[in-house]
Amino acid sequence: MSKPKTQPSGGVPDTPNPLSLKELAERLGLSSATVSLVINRSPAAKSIPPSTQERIREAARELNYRPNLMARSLRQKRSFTIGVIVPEISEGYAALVMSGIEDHLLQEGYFYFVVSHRHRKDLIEEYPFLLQQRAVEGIIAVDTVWSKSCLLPAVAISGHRQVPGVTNIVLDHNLAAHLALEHLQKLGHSRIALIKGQHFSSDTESRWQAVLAVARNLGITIHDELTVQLESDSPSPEVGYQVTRKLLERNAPFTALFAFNDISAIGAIQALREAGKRVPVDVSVVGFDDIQSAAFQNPSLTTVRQPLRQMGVIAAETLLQRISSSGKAPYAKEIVVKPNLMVRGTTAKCTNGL
Amino acid sequence: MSKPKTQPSGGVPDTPNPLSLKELAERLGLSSATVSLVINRSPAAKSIPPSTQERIREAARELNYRPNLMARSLRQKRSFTIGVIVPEISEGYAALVMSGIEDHLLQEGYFYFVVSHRHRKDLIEEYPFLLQQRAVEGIIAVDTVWSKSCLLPAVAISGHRQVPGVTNIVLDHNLAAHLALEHLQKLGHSRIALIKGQHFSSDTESRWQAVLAVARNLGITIHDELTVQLESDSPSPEVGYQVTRKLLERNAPFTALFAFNDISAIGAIQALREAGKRVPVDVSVVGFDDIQSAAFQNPSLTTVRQPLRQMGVIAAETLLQRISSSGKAPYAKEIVVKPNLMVRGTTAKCTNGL
DNA sequence: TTTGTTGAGTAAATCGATTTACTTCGGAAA
DNA sequence: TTTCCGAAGTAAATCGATTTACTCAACAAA
Repeated sequence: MSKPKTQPSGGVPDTPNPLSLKELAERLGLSSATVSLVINRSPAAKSIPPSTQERIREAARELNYRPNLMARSLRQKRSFTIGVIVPEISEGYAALVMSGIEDHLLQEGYFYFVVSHRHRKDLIEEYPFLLQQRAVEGIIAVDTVWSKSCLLPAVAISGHRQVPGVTNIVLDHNLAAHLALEHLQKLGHSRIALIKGQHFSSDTESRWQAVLAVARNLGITIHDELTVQLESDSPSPEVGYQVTRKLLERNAPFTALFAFNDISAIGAIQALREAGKRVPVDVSVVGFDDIQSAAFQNPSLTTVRQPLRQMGVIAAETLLQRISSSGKAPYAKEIVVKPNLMVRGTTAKCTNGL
Repeated sequence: MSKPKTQPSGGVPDTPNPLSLKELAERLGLSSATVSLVINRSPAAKSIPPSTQERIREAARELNYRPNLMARSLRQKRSFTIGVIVPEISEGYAALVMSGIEDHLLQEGYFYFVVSHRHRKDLIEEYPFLLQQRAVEGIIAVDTVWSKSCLLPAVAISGHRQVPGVTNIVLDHNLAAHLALEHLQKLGHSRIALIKGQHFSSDTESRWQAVLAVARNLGITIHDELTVQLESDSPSPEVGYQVTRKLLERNAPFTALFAFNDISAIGAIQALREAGKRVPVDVSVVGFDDIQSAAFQNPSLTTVRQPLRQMGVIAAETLLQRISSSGKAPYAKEIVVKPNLMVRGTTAKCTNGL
């Protein structure tokens, strides 16, 4: 990139006066204790007459008094901050969840730190500690395989291990698999290829088990030679593209493909096309997640929708509840959310019956 | 969604011992002052013999001592935290920038708060204050029109106003416009439709001016009837879809379209297709940004690439430099970054010469 | 008159680390 | 024998708010 264009002298205007409680109290001719009690509407302020209370509030407004949150946190041992751990920020899944988390947290006066581990084991281990050191009051882990139990209240989105202290928010994978496979079956597909998730994704195993169970139920045969697994940890469709090419090389016929997520479905479609297969005429494709761009693919992507934003909101709600009950109340170990099938343009009737 | 599945009693295991400096010092039979000096490798610790120093460090490791960062921050008036303001946490623009920001900040031991304002004026005003109250040491604003100068060092990505105290990181819009328009011109296009950005986007005005200037230079005529402007603040391609339909209704012929961003380009392509126009055979489309899904559209999207991740990194670097010089050193008012043209599948030779 | 009670507030401890200005001791220089 | 210096540390103030346990006066009840 290019160099700075201008370099005028001088820095930022000096901050004037972060007015302290003590100074405010002095201006008022009162003790800081009194002022603190009134400003915080503490029950102990009941003996302060309304006139004085109003005088204090008026002055605080007037002089634009803002309590120093570090001092307050130090004393109260509350930070009103939580930590969010995601694999990757720049990806549809995490972004949607985070926007739900943010919505609820900020409403409640909480802020949050975000850290992304990009699937590095050491970071997954380390970040909860760093966050704890930063005095967060709780942690939300998104799509992160996480085994250590930590001392703070925690919520895992798509966590599947049972870890003490962690509330899992999970999709009903049986329903998800049922929606997708039944949809394909009704369209006449029977040779269905499958893209499994990466081993590091926390949904991979339970989704796979659900697919196997549902397929059995519906009388669909899962063929090994029609199954591939994502491997690279890149967040791009490239990964789905690669495994689909591998799949095509096997020369085993299939008329439908159920991908682990939308990103890989998008890559898969590209690979199918390059191999001369039209979507959905020759091959129907079902994605998973319903990230924002799914509806705007061409053709638009049929996919199993996870209510990602809502899962974020639920995670934040649950965590704040657990924080305010300060670990004394019992808490839910698992909250199940339901998927929807979004039927769009990448699935169609099976024409070349196999 | 459904209710909690299980509700076993009991909360989180109690935290054992957030060991304080004082306790550590007592165990060692030393004063907390000594321990603090040694642990922080303060120059004042030079008179403490190496043997004692090692003893202290050993004990700290052993007992897993972690300084309370609130206490430290309170005393030192440093939080090692910065605030990031974005319009929206979505895949696309902000997410890419954030991943660059995060990369650099965490390397340097900083954490960050994210807030998104969804273009609400009141939030844009309020958040810098809230962040300041949270003791952030600096602010990065992404694609946010921001006029108030704030007391902290600040960096604006795609900020265009000259605000005291703010370093602007901006794209070379003239080059960007040149890359796109020249590319289309060389392909033989002369009737080029344009989608302007929303009025609230900080890039809109300077990009538009650049487009006008470059068009004049290249001898391309900008037709009013071929120009539309995005309006809704939704982050979905829907917005581009809508304005493109409006554009088509005017019945003014065009063979190319240059969109304000990839998201709107994707929506535009959908609208074009519905109107029976093939991309790129009948209409060439150029997007802007090169978000992750651009390369995986069908056909893949030709677009002007902003180095978004890198802009995030630069923003973080610049901000940390400014923080460590504590506003005394002069600072860059503007840093210009260069776009690239990613030629992909949505542009082609103009066939029906107009 | 003594004892309570309430109203209106305040002093001081506390949260946990940082940091400046000492102290104390042993040995060397004068 | 002073005097001075450096080594090895320490006491105490400080950051800014919160919170508990008072104080002090005025008035009421007994």
